[in-house]
Amino acid sequence: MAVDDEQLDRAFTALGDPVRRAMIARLSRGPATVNELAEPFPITKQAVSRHIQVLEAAGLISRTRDGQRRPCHLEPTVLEALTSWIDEYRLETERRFRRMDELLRTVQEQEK
Amino acid sequence: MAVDDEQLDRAFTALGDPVRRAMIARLSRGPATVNELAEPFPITKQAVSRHIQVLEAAGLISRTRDGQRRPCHLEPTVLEALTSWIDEYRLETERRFRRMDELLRTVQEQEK
DNA sequence: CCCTTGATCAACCGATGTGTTGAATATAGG
DNA sequence: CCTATATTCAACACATCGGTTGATCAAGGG
Repeated sequence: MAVDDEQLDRAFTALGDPVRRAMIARLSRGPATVNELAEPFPITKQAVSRHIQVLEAAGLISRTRDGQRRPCHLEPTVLEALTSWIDEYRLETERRFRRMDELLRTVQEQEK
Repeated sequence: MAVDDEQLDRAFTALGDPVRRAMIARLSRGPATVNELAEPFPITKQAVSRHIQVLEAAGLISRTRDGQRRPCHLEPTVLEALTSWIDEYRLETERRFRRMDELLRTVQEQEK
């Protein structure tokens, strides 16, 4: 579960592309081959193949073998690491906002 | 709260850089100016200024004015949209995994 | 054993990203 | 008013990204 800084780099940038995000969405419903993943997009299979390599290098998907096919499987672990990273700072910020509100209300109380 | 596809592009790629992630971490503890944000990094203020512009364009931070300073504030809204996006597909995948386990166990049961 | 299919590799191209330096702008403050 | 400080703009260099085409590799099926 140890996701280092470079892993976060790769995972976040991997998700910063609409084609790759659509692939993630597709794979959440089940495994798919390169050809299946390529179908919705007006780009070459080679380009799709490289998007897949990016997702794999980011640890977001894994691949198995089925004859001449190489099905892709979504790996939820790194996705969870991303939400953990985000939530740490989002929640800290929201806590800070609440403390500010609290303080503001206290000051207003004393001004009366 | 409507975060479109291009907004997701900008936000995810913005987080795909270690400098910008460190800035987010810093800003979760409170507002900071360009100079304060630049301090930990061995790069020029101009480079920092542009990282900040990237974060702002992604909707991850906002900026106010305090004299000649332009303090940055972390905006949790888009962060939350990112976790929502991720969790949708992560949870779907985990549900699917559980159904698979269930099915596998049923088959094994019948083989006895 | 060929030939088709699935997938990848290699080389190339244009666009974008990230850094630099140097100049410019704006506000603070004596 | 003049100068220092905070920030940004402009132009440039270099690397990476995302796409292409053409060749190659690997597995299956007649």
